[in-house]
Amino acid sequence: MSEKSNKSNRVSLSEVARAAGVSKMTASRVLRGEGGYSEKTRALVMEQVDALGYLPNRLATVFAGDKTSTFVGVAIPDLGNEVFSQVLEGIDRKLGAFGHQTVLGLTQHTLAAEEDWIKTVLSWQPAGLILTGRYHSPRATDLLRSAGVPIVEIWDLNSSPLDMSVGINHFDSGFAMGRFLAGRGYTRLGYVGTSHDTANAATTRLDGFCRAVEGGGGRVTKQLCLHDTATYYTGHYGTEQLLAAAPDVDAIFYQNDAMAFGGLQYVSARGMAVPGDIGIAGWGDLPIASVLPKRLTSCHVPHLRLGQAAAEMMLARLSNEPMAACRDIGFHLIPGTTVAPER
Amino acid sequence: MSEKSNKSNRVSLSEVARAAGVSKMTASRVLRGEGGYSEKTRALVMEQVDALGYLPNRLATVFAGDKTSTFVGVAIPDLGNEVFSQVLEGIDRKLGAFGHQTVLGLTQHTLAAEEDWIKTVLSWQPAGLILTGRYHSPRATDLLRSAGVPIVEIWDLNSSPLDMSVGINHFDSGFAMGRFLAGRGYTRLGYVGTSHDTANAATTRLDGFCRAVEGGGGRVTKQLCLHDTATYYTGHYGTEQLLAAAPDVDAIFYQNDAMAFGGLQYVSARGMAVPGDIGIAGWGDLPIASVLPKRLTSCHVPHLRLGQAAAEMMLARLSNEPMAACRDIGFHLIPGTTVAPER
DNA sequence: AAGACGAAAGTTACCCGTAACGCAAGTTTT
DNA sequence: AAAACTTGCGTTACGGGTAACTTTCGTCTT
Repeated sequence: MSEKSNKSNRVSLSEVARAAGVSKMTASRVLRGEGGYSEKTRALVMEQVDALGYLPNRLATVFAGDKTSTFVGVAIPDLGNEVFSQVLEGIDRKLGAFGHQTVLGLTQHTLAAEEDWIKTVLSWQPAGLILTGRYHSPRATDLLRSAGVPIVEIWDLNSSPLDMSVGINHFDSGFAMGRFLAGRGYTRLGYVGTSHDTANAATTRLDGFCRAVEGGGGRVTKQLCLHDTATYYTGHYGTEQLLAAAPDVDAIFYQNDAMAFGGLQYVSARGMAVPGDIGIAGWGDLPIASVLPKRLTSCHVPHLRLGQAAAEMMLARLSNEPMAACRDIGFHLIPGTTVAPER
Repeated sequence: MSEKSNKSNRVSLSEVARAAGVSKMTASRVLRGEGGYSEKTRALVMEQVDALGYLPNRLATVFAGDKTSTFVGVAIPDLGNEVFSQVLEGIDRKLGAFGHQTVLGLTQHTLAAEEDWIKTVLSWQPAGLILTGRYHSPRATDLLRSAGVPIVEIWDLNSSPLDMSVGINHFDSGFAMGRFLAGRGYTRLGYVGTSHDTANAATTRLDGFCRAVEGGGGRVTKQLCLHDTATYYTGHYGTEQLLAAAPDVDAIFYQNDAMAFGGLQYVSARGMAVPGDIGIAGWGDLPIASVLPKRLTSCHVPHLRLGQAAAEMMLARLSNEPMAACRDIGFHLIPGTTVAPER
């Protein structure tokens, strides 16, 4: 068989044009609906498009014009943490509605993985990039600067972003929680979270928390940063470790609600009353909090909206609409009932 | 400024070559390391690559050769359901480790959205596609058949797949749970899940469940399919609705563990004992189950491994390694303690 | 020293669309 | 009726790489 050596034997525009008895250019015009052809010609071309099952090759389109692709690279640390899967969902829904595609990158909280991913994704001529966090490797920063594509740094609000930024001030949110717990009379605080090689938002949050607690006369007795993902079981065994090392803590602040829930289960199983014997505070206000018997003390962050906002900023930039380079999406503290009531 | 009108003013291979004083072809050879150049030339070229910050344009490479890209399109219903975010994580990690990129598509459980997404992604010449579910629109099926790229249908095991398939038999898993609950003496069963316009795996599971229950002499008194996402709160209010409509059910089977947990919280809040007053069974064995005081009756499915397996099949096909077209990843029932003990 | 050979590098054509321009009919203007 | 447009379509060139082929040049053989 002397097939066309055409890759993956897909039908090209030339073949459609030949079959319809017109030039490639005319067929192109018809498909783009930009006018300059008769109704008769249009019908002829479209007939062949259907008959041959023609699918345009967008690679060629991007390549041809001075256009960029419709890809948007989105780098997220991991999907095990519900916080990020919600952000990703917000981003992809919004981008998808405007004809863009998400190219996913899971950076596993390492700058090296992020750098590799950036290099690869940039080679695909994306329309833009959305990155989690404000910290990038020096080489990555160079690449991003010279890439000439819109970039949104999300999650950790960056007042002097590479290009654009949307998120919250994590220091402030940690600080708010610290002051709140101090105000409720706690003085020997514990923290359970996860740690990674790189500085990240959770670390910043912890800094804010410590500052506030110390300012309020208390002390963060024990900080536990586990090398694991921030989920239920980590919170559970982290609490066990923390209480073993510092049995006198009177309240624990967790990296997120999933971990806090794991901790809640641990202390309950041990027969401790919440908030009677110990206070529990989470972060993020994740869906699970909506069905617990006690309202989990937490900090609400609109994850889905954060993702959408990031996508909106990207889209605005791509269509040259004016918009602010920085957007604080805000948070608010949820007092809840897993800490001591107001005095 | 008379800049090169080069899109996004990125450096091209020709510019590197010119700067190095060699031909484009030689520079190309150096970059691909395929030999046919001297060490001196290699050094010259690489020096310019660094100096100019050259990033290859992979679009052009794919376009040029008869190669396909390194993109793999991955369609997932939604990310709110932890089940799918785990599968996605498994896929992306494995693909990423082998130099491929995930192009995400959230289909929101509709075939129309899936079809649109397929059309778009195919136009980018992906290396392959991974789709959730065995049901696709007729037009989508045509497109997929003639696309000539590897396709893995995941989640719902399909013994006559378009190309390849990996997942579990949902009918069987529902059946196993039905028989299990019937065996524990339950006769008036309820089901709480979500529904969508299209047939899906959860529906198949429910079918299997009903069949087994009826075979065991019981009856599925009430099935509730909410138009919502399958998460905690849906399980919570779904249970309220179900118990209002059918107060005499003696056990409830949920679409997944998150919903089951929501239900568990609802019945507990209402003062009902589990399993004393009512039995609760989930599905999926999600991370949250690991920290609950009672072991949730559920069905374990290795979500992460399922994703990895899908990626492995894709990679094997792409490198022409032999492998089975169908892979049953298996499940196993977790008896747990939220249903009546064995008699 | 002529011929054979291999290594290193250059040339040409092509992938699939689109921009820019050209040109031949038909239509309107003056 | 000639000039000036308009409409509909074709031609050419191009983008950034790579396959396939060709050329150049130094080295080894005999």
